[in-house]
Amino acid sequence: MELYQLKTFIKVADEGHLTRAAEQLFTSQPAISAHIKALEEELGVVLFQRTPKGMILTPEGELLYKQAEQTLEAAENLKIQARALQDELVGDVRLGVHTDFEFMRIGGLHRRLAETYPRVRPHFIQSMSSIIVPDIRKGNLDGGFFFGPCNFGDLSVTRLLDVPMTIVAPVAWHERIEGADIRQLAELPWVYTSETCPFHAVSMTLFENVDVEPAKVAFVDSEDAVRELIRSGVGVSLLRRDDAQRAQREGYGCCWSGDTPGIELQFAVQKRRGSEPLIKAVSEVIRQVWDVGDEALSEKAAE
Amino acid sequence: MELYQLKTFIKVADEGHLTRAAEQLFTSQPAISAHIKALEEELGVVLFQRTPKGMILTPEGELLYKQAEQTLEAAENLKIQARALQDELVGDVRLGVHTDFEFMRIGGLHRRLAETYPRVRPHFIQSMSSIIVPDIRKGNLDGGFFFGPCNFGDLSVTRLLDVPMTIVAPVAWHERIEGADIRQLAELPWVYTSETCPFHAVSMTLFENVDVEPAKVAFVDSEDAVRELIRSGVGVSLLRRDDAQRAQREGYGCCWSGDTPGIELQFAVQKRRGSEPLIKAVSEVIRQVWDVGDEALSEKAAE
DNA sequence: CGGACCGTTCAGAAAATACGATGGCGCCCT
DNA sequence: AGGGCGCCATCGTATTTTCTGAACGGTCCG
Repeated sequence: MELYQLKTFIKVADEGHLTRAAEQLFTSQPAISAHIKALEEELGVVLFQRTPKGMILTPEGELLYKQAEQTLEAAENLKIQARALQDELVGDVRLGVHTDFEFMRIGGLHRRLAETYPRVRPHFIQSMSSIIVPDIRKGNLDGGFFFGPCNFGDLSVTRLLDVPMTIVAPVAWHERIEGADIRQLAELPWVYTSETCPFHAVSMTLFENVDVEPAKVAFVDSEDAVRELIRSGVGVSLLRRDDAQRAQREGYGCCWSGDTPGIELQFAVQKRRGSEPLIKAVSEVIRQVWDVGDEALSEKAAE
Repeated sequence: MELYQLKTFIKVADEGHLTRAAEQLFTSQPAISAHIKALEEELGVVLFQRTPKGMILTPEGELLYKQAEQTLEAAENLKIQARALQDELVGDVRLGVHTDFEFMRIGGLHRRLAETYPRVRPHFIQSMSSIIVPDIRKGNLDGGFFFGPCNFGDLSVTRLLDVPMTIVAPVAWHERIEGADIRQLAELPWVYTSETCPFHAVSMTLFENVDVEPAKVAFVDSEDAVRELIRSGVGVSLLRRDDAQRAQREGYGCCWSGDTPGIELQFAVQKRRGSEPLIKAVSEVIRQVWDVGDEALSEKAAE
């Protein structure tokens, strides 16, 4: 049983004549006669009563007509959907997100994606910069955000924002950091991040011209943890400036007023997948959300 | 797009390999490779991602998979219904009924038909003997009941019952028919049926040996009308014995006690359609309901 | 670096399908 | 009543489609 036979069945039933059906199907009368015959033999059911005036559906044919119609309709739906998919981007995209969703404008990104590409389903996976980058390279993620520089040649990286950082101390240490210089800060107990964390590199830069090695009283991996330890009065640390200001506003941290190096917010995808329509489209939407153009797309050489 | 391509599509998607799908479909691997290729080209959509390990559905393929499945399912339903129809009688049957449904056991007939052949839909069409017979011959009816003999060679007739008749007079004429002979009855005013009505023939038989021509004060066509005219005191007439007795019970008629010829209740179908399964089945059920065998099937010669 | 898998492509073979002609059957019109 | 017409079934041939087996290119793994 094949669809062309069902099409013939329906057409013959509608027209009541093999001859007329043949004309409308742009084929010969014996051809469609054969279609009907083959169908009847395969189904074991006489579909038409042959009369000198044409073909009349038998009661059995009448019942099967509906089923044949449904089958053709289902096939037609498939074609229609296929046609729709031709001009429509479809698929799941897994994006690594390394810090809070609000700062990362995930809401806006999601809304914009849904408007432009309704059949694209983004997955936002909370992770850490140090894990996101290798996950992108391994293909576990289709793309991802992270802090800090990146010089893997197989990644296509977009700089989205320069994120200012600020040194924050527990409120109790207010007078100890007021007007302090970098050397005095280094003598305070520090909450550090692990070496894989991009904040670590910023801290290193901070103290590169200071001969005092800061006292590292704790190592943590997330900004949440840093905030929490500052709040508990454990030590001084680096936070995003907006985070730092909020800490001060909410009364559990005080900001150091001196200059602090910033960090880059970046977005990366695999360079060799950059031509995939889905990857290209999502990257473009992200650039729109962060209001940066293609010029922000830096591609370093070397592995 | 053909069903065999969709079957291949589903199988390849399920197995993830052209090779394995080919084995299960009892064909060669290049063959199903061609199926997929043709499908993809016709739909304008890449269904699978080719990898060294096999075939993986693309997101587009994933969406179309469901549609393909539905199409195949619809086709499968068609086959299933066709198989069911092979052993099941289907169709509409138009039966002419010439008198009241209760007497004709239409309820029992319907119940029995529905039990034995649930997909057969009987139509019971109220009509008159004189119309039913030609309607059967013309094909307007598939079969029908009627009173009286029938000698059309193209009909296959079954005698179902010998229906006794009784002469009934208005109650007021009680003493005029008590003990009357046929000659005296003939002198009363008669309610007659038209010549086409089989009751007419019975009346003729009744008076064939009497020299008095009965006074025909009214001609009607239905038993209902006959009853009504008797009730109104218009004249004497013939009724089915059960009808007559009810008239007497209900006090609007009185029965003549003398012998009265009966009439045959018959059922007919076109002789040349007697081999149609539907006709054969319905005829058989009717014989069961009336508890007669094939021996009651009389087939006269001549037109 | 060679073998194991897997999918694609190709040319020839096989099968299915289409075509044109023919015939039978009922119907209509003369 | 008979010739013509419209309809479908059948048949042999022709065409198209589909299938097959072999060869090829790629990736992965030991």
